Amino acid sequence: MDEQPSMSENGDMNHIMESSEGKELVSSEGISDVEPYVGMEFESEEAAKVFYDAYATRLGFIMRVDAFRRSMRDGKVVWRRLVCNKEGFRKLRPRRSENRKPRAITREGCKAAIVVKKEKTGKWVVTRFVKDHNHPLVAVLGSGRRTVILSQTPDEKDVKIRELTAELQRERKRSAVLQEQLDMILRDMEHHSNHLSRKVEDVVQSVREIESRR
DNA sequence: GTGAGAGCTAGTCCAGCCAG
DNA sequence: CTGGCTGGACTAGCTCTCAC
Repeated sequence: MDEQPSMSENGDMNHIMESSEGKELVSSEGISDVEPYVGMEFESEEAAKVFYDAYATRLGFIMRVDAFRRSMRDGKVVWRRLVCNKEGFRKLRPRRSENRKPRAITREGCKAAIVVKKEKTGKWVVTRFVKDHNHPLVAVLGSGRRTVILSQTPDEKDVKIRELTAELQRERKRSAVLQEQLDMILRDMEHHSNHLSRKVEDVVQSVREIESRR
């Protein structure tokens, strides 16, 4: 908990900016390669949500927006807790109908969460980060509350994982072929560009010769 | 001492799921 | 398609801590 990631290790500093105080400031764009840490700054509450959501997706859990707190002065949100969807335990509620199937239990008492608060400067700063989950992390498919994985048996999960792995390999091959074609096009363009340059130079040279003869 | 924020929790509301 | 049901989002109240 509270450990600071080594930014140079993951090599992705593209989305980390310098704030006015010289601290790292995270934009709302793709920053999923960075791990949160206490003191991390965001442009907005939304940026923090986007960041943690991307981080959650990358690690294989689902983000749930938990409690928030408003300022007593202006009523604006100044504090927000973002948690793992398995955070805590579901509160017991009386079942209103016996012939309805209860929904899948999602809460497992996980502690993973991030707490961000709005500073006087207007920046949102991480004040608490609980990294550890008490459950295995799995790749999340789809979006929103329901996932494909949650409703599947272990066998179905294996089949799905194999299918997705095969699809990933197919897409990688396709990507490699497209990359090769793109490289060829770029080489052709460069070749053509050089050819045009030579032609232009020839024309210029010819014009100069004609002018010098006059 | 007082005001404001942090942290936790119980209660309420509402969007969306799903059985009929 | 509809209405009941549910999980998640949100609100509010409480205690504790800390700065002024």
